[in-house]
Amino acid sequence: MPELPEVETVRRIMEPQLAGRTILSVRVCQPQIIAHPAPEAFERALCRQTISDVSRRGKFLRIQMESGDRLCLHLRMTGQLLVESAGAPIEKHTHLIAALSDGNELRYIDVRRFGRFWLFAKGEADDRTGIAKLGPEPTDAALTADYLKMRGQTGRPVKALLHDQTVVAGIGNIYSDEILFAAGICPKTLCRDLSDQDWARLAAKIPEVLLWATAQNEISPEDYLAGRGREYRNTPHLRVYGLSGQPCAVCGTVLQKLTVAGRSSCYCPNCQPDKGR
DNA sequence: GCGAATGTTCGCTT
DNA sequence: CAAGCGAACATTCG
Repeated sequence: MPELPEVETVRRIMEPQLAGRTILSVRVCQPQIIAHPAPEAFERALCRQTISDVSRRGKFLRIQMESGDRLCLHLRMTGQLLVESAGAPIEKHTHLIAALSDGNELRYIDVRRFGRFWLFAKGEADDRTGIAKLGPEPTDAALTADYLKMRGQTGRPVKALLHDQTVVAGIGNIYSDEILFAAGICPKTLCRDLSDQDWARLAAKIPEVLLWATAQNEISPEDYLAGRGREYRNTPHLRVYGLSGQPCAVCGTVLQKLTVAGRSSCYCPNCQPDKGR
């Protein structure tokens, strides 16, 4: 369930439950989720490692080891991370189990198996996750109107620009619709048709919408576990995503659905007029 | 049974 | 060569 706000929520839940713990053993039940190194080497290398902290970059999570090794993962569409008692029943689609020194287990569950794990040894260059190619974080001062305008010098729709992880890290299909609604820009508008004012609103709304969503998604470790690391996205605060056919919360116009850059989009034709020709 | 679902990558075309 | 589009990945749900 993961765009930046959701991945950040997972990070906040995981960090205090993982930091300081030592990994006793690792069992990979579904080899295809391990992208690097080979699953057997991956299992072996993680054993007896102590976790120092958990960080996020874009939609990636990074679990840093005291040794200098680092575990990177991406939840893709349906990945879920849970820490629970070693005795808890093992859910269907559990693909990785790591036993921790405090008696709990870190478990990875992923119905569609799109998620991936990478383990890098201390000093090993990461040229395979894509983290190195990520654009600035939405809250980074480098994310200015001028920067966005410069990256928008191609013929693509503005929604595709927001989806490009090398332009800005962490935005997906839900929050691109939400950001465009907040900025009053139709998703299919081509970048070349945006005014300087449009770029300025976009640059302002990107951090605003994502920070607000992250705050809305705040959840206790107990509720996170009760929702199986799945039902924590606070959907009632969404204003357009998944709401086509419903009235716009601002003006009452019926929200429309369309396909942009191969993804479904929802927008308000009145609040987000199409400026293209 | 069909279509769509929060993401990314690959291959083909323009 | 760069950009962009559709398909593919695998499963569930409405």
